[in-house]
Amino acid sequence: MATPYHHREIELKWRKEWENKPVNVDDGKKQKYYCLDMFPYPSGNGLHVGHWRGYVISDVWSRYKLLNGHYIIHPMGWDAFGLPAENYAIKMGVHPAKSTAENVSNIKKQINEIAALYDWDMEVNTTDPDFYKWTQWIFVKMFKAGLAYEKQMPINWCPSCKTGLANEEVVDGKCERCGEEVTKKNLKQWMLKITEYADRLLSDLDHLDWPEKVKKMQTDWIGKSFGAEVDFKVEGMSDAITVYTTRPDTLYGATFMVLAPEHGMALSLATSETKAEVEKYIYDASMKSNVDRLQDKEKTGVFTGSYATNPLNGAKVPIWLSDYVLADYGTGAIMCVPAHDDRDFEFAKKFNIPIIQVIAKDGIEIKNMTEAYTEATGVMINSGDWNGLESAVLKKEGPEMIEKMGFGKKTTNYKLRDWVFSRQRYWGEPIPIIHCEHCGCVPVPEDQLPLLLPEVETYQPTGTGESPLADIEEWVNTTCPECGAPAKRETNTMPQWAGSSWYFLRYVDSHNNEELVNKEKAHKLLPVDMYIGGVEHAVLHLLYSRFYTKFLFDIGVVDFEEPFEKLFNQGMITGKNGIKMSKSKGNVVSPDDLVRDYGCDSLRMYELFVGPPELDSEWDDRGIEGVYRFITKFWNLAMDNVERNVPATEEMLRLRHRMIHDITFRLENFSLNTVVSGFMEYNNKMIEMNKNGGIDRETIETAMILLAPFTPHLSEELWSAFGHQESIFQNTWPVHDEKMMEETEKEVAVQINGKTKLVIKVAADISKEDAIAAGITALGDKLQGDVIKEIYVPGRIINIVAKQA
RNA sequence: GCGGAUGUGGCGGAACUGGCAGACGCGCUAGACUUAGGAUCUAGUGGGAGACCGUGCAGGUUCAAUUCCUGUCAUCCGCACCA
Repeated sequence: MATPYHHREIELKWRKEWENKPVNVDDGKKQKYYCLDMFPYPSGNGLHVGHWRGYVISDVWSRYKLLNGHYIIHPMGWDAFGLPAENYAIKMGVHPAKSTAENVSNIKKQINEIAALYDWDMEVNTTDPDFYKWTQWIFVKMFKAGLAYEKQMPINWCPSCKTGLANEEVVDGKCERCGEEVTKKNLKQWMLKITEYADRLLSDLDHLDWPEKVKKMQTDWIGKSFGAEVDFKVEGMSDAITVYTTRPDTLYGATFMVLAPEHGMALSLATSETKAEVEKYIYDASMKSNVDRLQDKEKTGVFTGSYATNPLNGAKVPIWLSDYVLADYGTGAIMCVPAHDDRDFEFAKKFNIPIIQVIAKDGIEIKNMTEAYTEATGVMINSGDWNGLESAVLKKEGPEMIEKMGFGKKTTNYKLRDWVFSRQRYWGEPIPIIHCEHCGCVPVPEDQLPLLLPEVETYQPTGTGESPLADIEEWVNTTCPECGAPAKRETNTMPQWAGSSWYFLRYVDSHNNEELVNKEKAHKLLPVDMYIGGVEHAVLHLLYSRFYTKFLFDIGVVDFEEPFEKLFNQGMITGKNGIKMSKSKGNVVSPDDLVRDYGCDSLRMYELFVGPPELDSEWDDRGIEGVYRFITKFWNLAMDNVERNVPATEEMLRLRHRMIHDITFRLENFSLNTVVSGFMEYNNKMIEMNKNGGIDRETIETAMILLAPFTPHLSEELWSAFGHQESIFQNTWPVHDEKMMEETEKEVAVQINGKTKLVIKVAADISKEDAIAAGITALGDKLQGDVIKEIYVPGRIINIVAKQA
């Protein structure tokens, strides 16, 4: 009699229906809500259940917002340039453009199985010339603004990927992409002056609704510190060495100085006796890779033979070279206070340099320091007229004092470095610059963009530091747009991050040939309200995107400074024992079979049910049975009442309003796994109630609407079975009524000394005295000794505190 | 080394501002219906015979602690000579 649940039929039917009559339309009146997924790179491996999770989370959220009356911007696109796509193409022996197109079409098919609200009219692909025209345009604008510049410098080089890397792409001295140990290579590189935005990138984090973890990672990456630059005169030389310190309070304790081996003055400080040794040290340091340099626990160094003068007390301090000082941070030179810095202490011990304590730890001077005292807490000693001052105060006010005394200045430093933007690879946006002998670097005129990536026979990386594009003479040789003389094109390409740093802006106007994005559309539809993706981009993509957006704000393209108002990082879905899903591990679970056997709705729900969305979860296929049973049971329950018209009892009303309240509350808190368990609980209760002759239609319909973001096909089908012509998504999200949730009777635990002995039912509005009396009566003989305290927590606990006689 | 997160049955996980620990689901056990069932339904399922014991471990605060405090261990993640 009752229609059984056939997920396949239903899902196909509604997929078609929604295509003909979209449920998410901009009527010009609704408030927009932009919910964005981090767009995928179209790999040949296709999607696994882990990819689904993020897309399901964002779609559930989008549909929830849709039911709350918003017009949803929920686009999808392809991050198709870059190493993964190119490596895949090389491996398969096909042109990356071809393999990319194939992969996009496959993955698109798989993504459509999620039945998300994606608006494919907005689709973008970073390798599409109509798209990368604007990626290049941004670069030209940055060049004109002085933010893109060329520099010859030793950069991070991955010998396996055969390309230069940005600092952000080096993890533990290894390539973020392939795990190969990163070496150094001296190359002429395009750089982006992200450091110019360091302060804004830091301070604007405050206002963002992002996970604290990600904010902290960006804060640490930017690494702002306050301190002073201090000039130390070198004996017998006119030049001074400037050091950077965050601890000006310890200046009296500086007993030596150390310069990075790459420091400009390193060689000139050597005396005739030390010259050979100094030269050798500098050479050795230059040969060390990042990894070697990090792993050398033991400090090394060489004395230059020269001395400098401590500007504060005139003390003569020896000048050393050591690779524990970084050339590209601060001034590349430091003053060393071994008593109050671990590294300086270690160095001083090894090379027998005096250690002078200048901060009294716990008010005392230590005879033989066995370790540095690094805290700025305590009173100054051995510090001339600073004696007796608080170290913490001096640390803060020192920079200004030094500036007034005329041998230094107050400064700020950042760990953030400029962004190495050139890649020596084929599959990327050509950098639109022409090198002219007379005019220098000239950007390709904006009206000539896009500068197309030329066809090439071999797109394998050369490994020489030159891009494969350098081989194409007819492309490289061109004329200067300024003077018309013969000139050469830049042959490096942009990193993968170039397109992904701004793609989210393009979605809302993806077919615009005149502008990156129309101003009105940008104003109306941007920025992104909710951004969902993995935490692995915490400092890469997310920092770059913020930088790009700020730049585009500065040149008037957009009217906001931050691209992503709210960020959610979903946890990873792993295989058994928390092992990351990968082809080589053979533990990849494909969604395809699960969709076929259980349906899209079941898989959507199970993706959420596996665990809290922000944590990693182990995948277990068996669990999907549970949600499938739930869906079937709800279907049967609804179908059982499709012909009935049962009046709502108080119990039903209470259930309905509690259900609305609980589901909404959990959804708002992004506790999506408990939303699912909540549905199961209420469904079980409804099934019990239904045994007494049915449930009122409105309660069941309410459940359908609440379920709609999770199981859109099921809800839509049942909604229509209940006789509704319009889509279920035409509804607005149900609102609960607090009064309807209240019960007249409550179950209360009765405890003796905090231990539950039994449970009784009392009236919800019972007085404390009556509740306690009822509790004591119920306890009877169990209660012995003198009652010394009675506690009643309304509706929850009666606790009788008794003392044994 | 520094910073952060996590730790609860056989498993995934619940528990809002301290208030009946183990919701919900998987798995398992028994039974029912079946020719059969890996379908469905019903009952049970932290440990212990028991009073009781149980949320990584050891303390503390409280009438009451998974929740708060102190210490400690383990796992995972991020940063790592940034002066």
